[in-house]
Amino acid sequence: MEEKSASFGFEQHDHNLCLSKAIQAAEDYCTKYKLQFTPLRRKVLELLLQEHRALGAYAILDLLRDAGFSSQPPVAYRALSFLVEHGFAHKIERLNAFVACTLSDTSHSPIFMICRKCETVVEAQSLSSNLNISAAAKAKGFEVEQTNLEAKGVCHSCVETV
Amino acid sequence: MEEKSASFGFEQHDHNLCLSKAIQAAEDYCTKYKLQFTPLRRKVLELLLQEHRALGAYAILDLLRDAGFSSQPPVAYRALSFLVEHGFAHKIERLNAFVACTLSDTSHSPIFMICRKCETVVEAQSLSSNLNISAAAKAKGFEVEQTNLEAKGVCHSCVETV
DNA sequence: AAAGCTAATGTTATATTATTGCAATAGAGG
DNA sequence: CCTCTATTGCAATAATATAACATTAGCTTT
Repeated sequence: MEEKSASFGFEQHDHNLCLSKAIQAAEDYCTKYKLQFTPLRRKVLELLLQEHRALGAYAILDLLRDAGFSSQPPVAYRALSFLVEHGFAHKIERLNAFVACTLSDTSHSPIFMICRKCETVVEAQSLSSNLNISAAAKAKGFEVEQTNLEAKGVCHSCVETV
Repeated sequence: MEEKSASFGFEQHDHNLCLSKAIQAAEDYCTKYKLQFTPLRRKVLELLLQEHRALGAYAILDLLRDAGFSSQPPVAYRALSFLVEHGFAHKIERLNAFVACTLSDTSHSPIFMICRKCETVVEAQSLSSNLNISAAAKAKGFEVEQTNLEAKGVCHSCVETV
């Protein structure tokens, strides 16, 4: 049952466990806030959790078809927008694609590290950086509501393989 | 000739001057590095400079048509990619749109503040934030090559108008 | 100037990403 | 069980972006 092969956070981890925990957390959150964690929404989140890469809406659509769901674009986009809205997933703007959220606490300002070789996306919590941003913004009278930092680069594994 | 009405950096400024300076700087840069600052490329940069908002490729295309250029998508995309590649403009990923660069030094890691009401985009230089990011990334073995921070919020003027 | 080269632009077609509007259905709450 | 609302299914289309190839403009070499 145990499987410690997948790379995450550029480190080894038990991916099955990470998936089931995330699903459980989403389920609990939805119960608490009376949101409908429908089969479709669950399935889309599972698909995202199976990867630590960003999946495009149409890639998800293909996987949904295989799973017996309708494969019209709005099906994927609606599920994704639910997941993003409630913090279970994020959109990676520069890839026009989506990743499951890997940090439990909501309302964070994530940093995404996107490997341009293997397309792995790792999410990190922003540190003091946001304070600087807010300060710089405040100086110009701008009220920051949400920030999104996408860093392109090369991950651990891909650096080695040149 | 002088006109100090437009808002920039959420402050008043002489927009004509800011436009002509930026064009001159681009011209100088292209001369220096033997790049062709063609009429089309100049026109697209001018169009971007006339706004402090992000313009989509198809909006630019419409304006190009008015100016007598071809209005097929590749025309705009190619000019834009030239401008982005050489640091004269940036792509705002969350808007799928483009803004003229307003900071003279190249190879910076920009922060964009995007007003969700008036769609004004203001560019700021990143402060120490990037250092934090690089540190966090390094800890995970990730080599950051490029970062892009887009902050959504409400600008000075729009805060007042509720 | 002619021939040959390279970079830029023009043109056609098409790929990719995303939304609108409306019909059918399932789930929550009385 | 019935009603109401949220969700899903479906068809059409909008918006964003690129590929492939032809043409033109500007240089370079002869």
